[in-house]
Amino acid sequence: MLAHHDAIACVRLVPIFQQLNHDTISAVAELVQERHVKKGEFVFMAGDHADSLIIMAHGQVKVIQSSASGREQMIRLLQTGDFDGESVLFEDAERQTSAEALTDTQICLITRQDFQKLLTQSPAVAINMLNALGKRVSQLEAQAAATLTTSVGERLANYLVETSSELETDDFDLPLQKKDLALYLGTSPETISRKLKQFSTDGLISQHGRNHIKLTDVDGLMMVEN
Amino acid sequence: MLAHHDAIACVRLVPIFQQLNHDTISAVAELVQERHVKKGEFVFMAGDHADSLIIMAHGQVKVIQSSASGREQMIRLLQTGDFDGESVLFEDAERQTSAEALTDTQICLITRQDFQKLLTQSPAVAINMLNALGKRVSQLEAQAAATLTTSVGERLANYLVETSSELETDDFDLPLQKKDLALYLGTSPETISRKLKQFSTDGLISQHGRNHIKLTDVDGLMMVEN
DNA sequence: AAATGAACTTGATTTACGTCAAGTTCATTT
DNA sequence: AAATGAACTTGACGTAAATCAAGTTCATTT
Repeated sequence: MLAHHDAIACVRLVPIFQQLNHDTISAVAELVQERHVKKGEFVFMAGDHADSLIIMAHGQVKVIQSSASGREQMIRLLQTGDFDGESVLFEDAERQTSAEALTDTQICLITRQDFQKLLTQSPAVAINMLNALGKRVSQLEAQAAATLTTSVGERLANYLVETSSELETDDFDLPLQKKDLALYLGTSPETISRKLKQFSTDGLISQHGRNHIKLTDVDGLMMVEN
Repeated sequence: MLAHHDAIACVRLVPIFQQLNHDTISAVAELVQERHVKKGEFVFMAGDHADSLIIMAHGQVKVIQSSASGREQMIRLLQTGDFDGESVLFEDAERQTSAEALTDTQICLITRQDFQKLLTQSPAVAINMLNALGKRVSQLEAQAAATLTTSVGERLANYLVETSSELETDDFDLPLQKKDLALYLGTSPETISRKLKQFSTDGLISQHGRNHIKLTDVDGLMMVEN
């Protein structure tokens, strides 16, 4: 168990708990469980009973879905402030996805029961959550439209730019395999390899090795059209 | 202006106002504006000031986005119970999209101010809204994954099956142009034409003319793989 | 330090689907 | 009812990117 002030510090990191008064933050801190997950460990696995909302306090987590045919698909990369398990709010079900920590990670856990209680007690939290979900919907809609209308090169460039902008540190070092990146962007590892090589040739990125991409010209990447 | 009991009837149709007590429903009905929109008319247009959440009480509405290059893209087909404008919750902006009624349509309107007030007063509404948004997120995530991994034929078949299941009436008669369908599914009208012809040959649909597709073998459509 | 295998690169080949083009059908207007 | 034009169909062709295949690099294990 945590010291209370540690829990408060964790809660403060989370966007949906921002701009609350002190009493509410204390109340939230009472309900939140903090957990550390080391690089390579799983935050949760498919089949687990899904009874908690998970909020990223720090780190990077890869959410993957294993299809019936045994193939893995990366669904999402969780960064600080993101949350996962909104379906927990309305469904008592098993997790469909697994989540693996790519870096040492700190998360906040809150159970469905506690979260629902919190929502009824604190309208401010509900509104923050609605805002967050609304933004996620907008983002997904934009992404869906982009997926349908743009080339692999554009999508990759966009992804790199977006992900780097969400990152806390300056030196962009994406701990993802090309395989994951490929499946996330709806392409193949071979194509990722070729496109990154091309970006490298064009001077947009300085290097890309195993789990490592270093950006040099973000503005240039933003203009990639093929 | 509406008679109060008409407003209540309208409110009852809307999923996010379900399972509320009578007092709350009355309160909601006070805030809601009802509007009828005839086939072919616009519910809203890009550039309008976006200050209301729109909830579909009855009918079908096509949401389109006109890109800078002048091309139109269908973003979404709104059916009964769907709502649009969740971004209204957190942004005071102009509408980016236009919405055209494909059938005679009945909608509920509620302003941002009123809705935010409602949220703070009635946690039940907030939770319903969170559920609805959570479901929409899940749906969009599933759609994004499908878009990336499936062929046009599969996507089209899936879309027909899903849309028909959401429809109230039995006889499926989709009032969409092939152009819209094409842009929504990320393909071209020509390809839609060819795929529908193939479905027709395979006995999965009985006919498809201008704004008209009639399904015969939904189970068969669900199995389409190419 | 050698060995093993996963991750990655690079090239050759194939294919689904977009684009262009030339009709045809159908609804609306006059 | 004739005329106009948008929606649609069908065929021919081109291309981005998937797939297949054969190496090469690198990290982990022994």
